[in-house]
Amino acid sequence: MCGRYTQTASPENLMFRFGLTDQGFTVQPRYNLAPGQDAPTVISEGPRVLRMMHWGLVPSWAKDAFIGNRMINARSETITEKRTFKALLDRKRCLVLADGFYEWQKRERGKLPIRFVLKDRGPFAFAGLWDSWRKPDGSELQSFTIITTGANDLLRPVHERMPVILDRKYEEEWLDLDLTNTARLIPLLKAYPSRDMEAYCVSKMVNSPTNDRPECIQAVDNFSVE
DNA sequence: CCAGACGTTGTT
DNA sequence: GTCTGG
DNA sequence: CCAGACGTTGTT
DNA sequence: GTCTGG
Repeated sequence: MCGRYTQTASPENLMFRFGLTDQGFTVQPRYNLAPGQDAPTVISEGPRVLRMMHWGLVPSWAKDAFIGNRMINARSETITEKRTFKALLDRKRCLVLADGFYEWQKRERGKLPIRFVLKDRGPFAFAGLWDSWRKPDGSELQSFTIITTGANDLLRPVHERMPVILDRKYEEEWLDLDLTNTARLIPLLKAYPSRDMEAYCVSKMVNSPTNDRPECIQAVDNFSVE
């Protein structure tokens, strides 16, 4: 699954990497991004635009926002069967911008946090779905969920599931609202290849979501990831 | 037809 | 144990 | 995901 | 809103 991640790339870097056309947005580097917080996403409105959205999907029909606590992920295997997600697959797809994510491995001594990144250390996009919910005060809450799949070889010793990182060449297709045959999108939701990823142990400082500092992504000496 | 759910993960 | 908040 | 709270009444 | 269960 995916319950914590990082997005440390600069706005300039993100504009270049994701072909954004909007100017002047601000994105703070995030070393410990947790559910319930606002995070940068990209959607297509013809041109691609950056949108800050709330992590934890609150569907349009929700009576209150609490459901978002339990909707931080969506299983790719059942995404066309589950009411809530199926409805969003047509026109509510987004890229969730990131450059790493954390998983906790259970050891005898407790849980050990591990950061996963691409070997090139560059930004990437999780496959996401989003929706808009009307708050009691009339304003709109835009929120998203991150799609998950079975773990690849690198993840498997740590955790059975992992977030879907879109192959770069499929990002355009994922955002394309003119694409009407959404069945074509399902094959894109695969585990990213292990050979293009790396993992390293980090400090337990990352356990608390209140710690959002560069030290969170520093490698620590520990037993090797196995 | 209406009522009620709508989700994931991990753990038991 | 379970839920909320971050 | 993890951390931290989880409750009422009455009084100050 | 949309689907499932009764």
